[in-house]
Amino acid sequence: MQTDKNIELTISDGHASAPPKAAKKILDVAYDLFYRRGIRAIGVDEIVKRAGVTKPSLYRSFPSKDELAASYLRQYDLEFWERFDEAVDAHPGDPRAQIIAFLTRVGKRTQNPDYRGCGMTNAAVEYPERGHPARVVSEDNKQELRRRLRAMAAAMGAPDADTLGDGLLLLIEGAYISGQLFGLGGPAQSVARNADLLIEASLKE
Amino acid sequence: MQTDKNIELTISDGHASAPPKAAKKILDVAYDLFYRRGIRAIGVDEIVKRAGVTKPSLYRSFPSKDELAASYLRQYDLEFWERFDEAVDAHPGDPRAQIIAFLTRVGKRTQNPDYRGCGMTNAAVEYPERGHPARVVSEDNKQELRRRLRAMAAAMGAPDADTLGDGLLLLIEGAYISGQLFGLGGPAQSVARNADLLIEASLKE
DNA sequence: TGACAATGTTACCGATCGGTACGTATACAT
DNA sequence: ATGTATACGTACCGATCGGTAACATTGTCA
Repeated sequence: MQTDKNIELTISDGHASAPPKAAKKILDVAYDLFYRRGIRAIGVDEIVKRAGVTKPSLYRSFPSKDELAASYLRQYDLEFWERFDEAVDAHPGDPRAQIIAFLTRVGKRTQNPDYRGCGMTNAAVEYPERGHPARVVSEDNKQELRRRLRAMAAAMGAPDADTLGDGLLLLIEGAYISGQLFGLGGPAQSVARNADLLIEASLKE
Repeated sequence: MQTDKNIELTISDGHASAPPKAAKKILDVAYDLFYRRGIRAIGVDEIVKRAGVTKPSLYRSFPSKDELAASYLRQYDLEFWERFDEAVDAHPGDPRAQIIAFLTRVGKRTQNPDYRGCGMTNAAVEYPERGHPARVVSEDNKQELRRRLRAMAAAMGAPDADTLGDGLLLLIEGAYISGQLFGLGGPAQSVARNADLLIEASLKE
């Protein structure tokens, strides 16, 4: 229920007081393990072992494993929007090009042999219980993504912008899942192409 | 590694010898719990408790929890193709109508408040390790789905049938995930509409 | 009645789960 | 130097994990 201790590492790190060094290592390791192998599959013992710290150190920085998972997803959220906005900023005023740029990069990433999809999506699958700390972060991220996609669809001038925005979201989520289900050469590599076709059809409608 | 004991319940059940009654109850309960709450989230103790049997009974019918999970998915596979072929059979010779019929039903199911997506997809997310018994069943199912979607896209006369088939797969997977991520009114309800738009654009290409 | 197969009962295994009580080391300010 | 606060380590907790050994009970068919 506390949100005090672990926010330090987002604001500190750089200037004067540099105490929470263990917390950063823990979060880094947890990020990697949670993403690659799943949250439920990883125990706190393995995290502290790989981080070179001890268990009490983890529980001094994070109130529980569930909250550590939520912190991992908050970090994921930050980096996700960095990637997203990178594509957006590359094509100012051209939402269609922004989407395609983003999806082209997603399509490429899915062809990485150890691609593991979207950490947000995976966490929501792992934790179907409503209100779970990790799921809350995931749901918020997806709500915001939906909002932005619909806004971009509207900016494209689509007659039914909400449907197009949702269609793009479906393609994106499909790419995340297919990327980790099929190996190389999976359906996810065509996500940008399919999105372009869908946009084309939706604008002409 | 064995596939002997638990296949009985697919062939027996009805005539003379009706011994493996416990196995069926166990699989039924496991099916429900695994699907609704996830495989990793459910322990064997809870399964046997809800099934009204004891742990040794479970391990007489299934060599391990992982194999029980695989059996659950094999059952899921059967029922999945029943639903799929139902939509196919409803529109003989019209692959486009078949797809739309299937996706209309998927879109409706996703609006069920306790919809939990596709058991296959969820299992693959829960078990990223290649070769895991549950994941193997899931991957086989998805490979076959991809094959059939591409074949249907070809039958529609799409110039780039593989891309359209993959695009439909992305929309389907996206619907599975979005259906459990967003509650009512989520993007998954527009999956049939978006698929229709994508087909339209792909045929005209 | 006898034999066999399926299930149930009880008790247990080692390993791991998430989490904590408590003592120790280090740094810094007075 | 000494107090004080903070970070860390050792050792441990009860609960649950997946899985099993050994034996009693049941129902069915010959």
